[in-house]
Amino acid sequence: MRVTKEVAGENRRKILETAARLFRTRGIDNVSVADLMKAAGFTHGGFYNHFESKADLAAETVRTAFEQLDEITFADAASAPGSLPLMERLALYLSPEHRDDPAGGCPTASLPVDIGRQSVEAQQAFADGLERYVRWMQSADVPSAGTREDAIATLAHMVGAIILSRAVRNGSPGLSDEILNVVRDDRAGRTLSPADHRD
Amino acid sequence: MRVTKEVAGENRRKILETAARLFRTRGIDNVSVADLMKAAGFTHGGFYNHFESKADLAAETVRTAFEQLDEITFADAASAPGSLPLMERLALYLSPEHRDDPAGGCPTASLPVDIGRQSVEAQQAFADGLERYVRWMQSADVPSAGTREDAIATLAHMVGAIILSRAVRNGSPGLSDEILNVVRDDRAGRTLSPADHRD
DNA sequence: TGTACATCAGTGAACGCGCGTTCACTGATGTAC
DNA sequence: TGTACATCAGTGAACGCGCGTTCACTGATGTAC
Repeated sequence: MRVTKEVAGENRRKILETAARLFRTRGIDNVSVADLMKAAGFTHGGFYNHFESKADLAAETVRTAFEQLDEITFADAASAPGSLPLMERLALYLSPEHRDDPAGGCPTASLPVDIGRQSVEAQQAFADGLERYVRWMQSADVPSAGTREDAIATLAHMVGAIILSRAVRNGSPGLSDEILNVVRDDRAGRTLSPADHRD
Repeated sequence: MRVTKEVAGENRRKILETAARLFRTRGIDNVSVADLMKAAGFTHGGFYNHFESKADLAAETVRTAFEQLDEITFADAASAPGSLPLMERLALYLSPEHRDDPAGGCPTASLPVDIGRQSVEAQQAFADGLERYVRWMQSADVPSAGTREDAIATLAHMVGAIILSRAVRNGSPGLSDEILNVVRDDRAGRTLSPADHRD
């Protein structure tokens, strides 16, 4: 049964947002088209009315995941720039809550390994999202905007910590927590005294 | 045709080492049993003479990958402790060569995301390997052994940098190189003045 | 505004394919005498 | 040491299954008059 253009657009959006969540949790290759469509509330056949292929979906989903990041994470800073000090952002990013909720968390930490096995288009979408994230981190640094180098170093540190803490969460819960705590403290000390490393 | 026990053992080892390389490059779920056995020089049916299942293989392969790390990376330090200063190890780890050779590189950087989707056994093997790696890094720090905190923070930083630089290698080669260089300099500055972050 | 028809989002069965795994078979190895 | 037989590593065809994708179909929507 045909559906209004407006509803069709909403459905497409719903598929993308569902994919963004499922892909971050289970990995792109471990979510089938049928899984995805069922989770979004449809039957699998209709998928190809919205997307050319699963590879095409993957590229669009990367964009969607970074847009959600814009809305969620960046919104605060946009409405009240600099309102969230680096220390607090570090604590939020490197929290057990973020570690245990990849579906709602940072795509930079959940998609990077999968993305290398996807199309060049998807890889470029990821690179674009990462570049935007770096620029946002740089401008959001308080009290004044930090350097691009600090932003990149901080992001790599947070991503490494989250990925490792997720990897050992079941195998060694203590080490998992330890990684988060150690990196939070290390990074906070590092970034609050940025002049020190130009010896 | 039956084969001597010795040869059978060598063949099993060959399968594991081939798996360790392929899994790091293409991901565990993207290497089929048939792929693996062909790459190791056998037909696929014989796989089950050596392993109970692919999941069983995955757990053993994680151990093998960390053993290879022992032999390759740790060997230098074992024969001549402290011979490789942190700065040089950072430069090696965060080099384009390491980024472009996951098959021969650090399993900590290539397997963590995959491992979360494997059996608890595989996850524990990964956690064990990571813990051993942390201890080795701590003891290998020059001039004197560093703290456990520094070892964990440094490892998370290196892993995050390699993973992100691999993820954007095709999408944005410049950013890929930039990440490696920035983190190398940031970490070198950070770890060479460890007293600074206890404000 | 009302009617007739084309469009197309969504449905669900079906496709070919590659996956992990099983199995009957082969023949050299290992073992009992 | 030599012979007879059981063992089992390796082979390759076959299995059931889930995957991405296709397709005929439905019926409400969009459009032409």
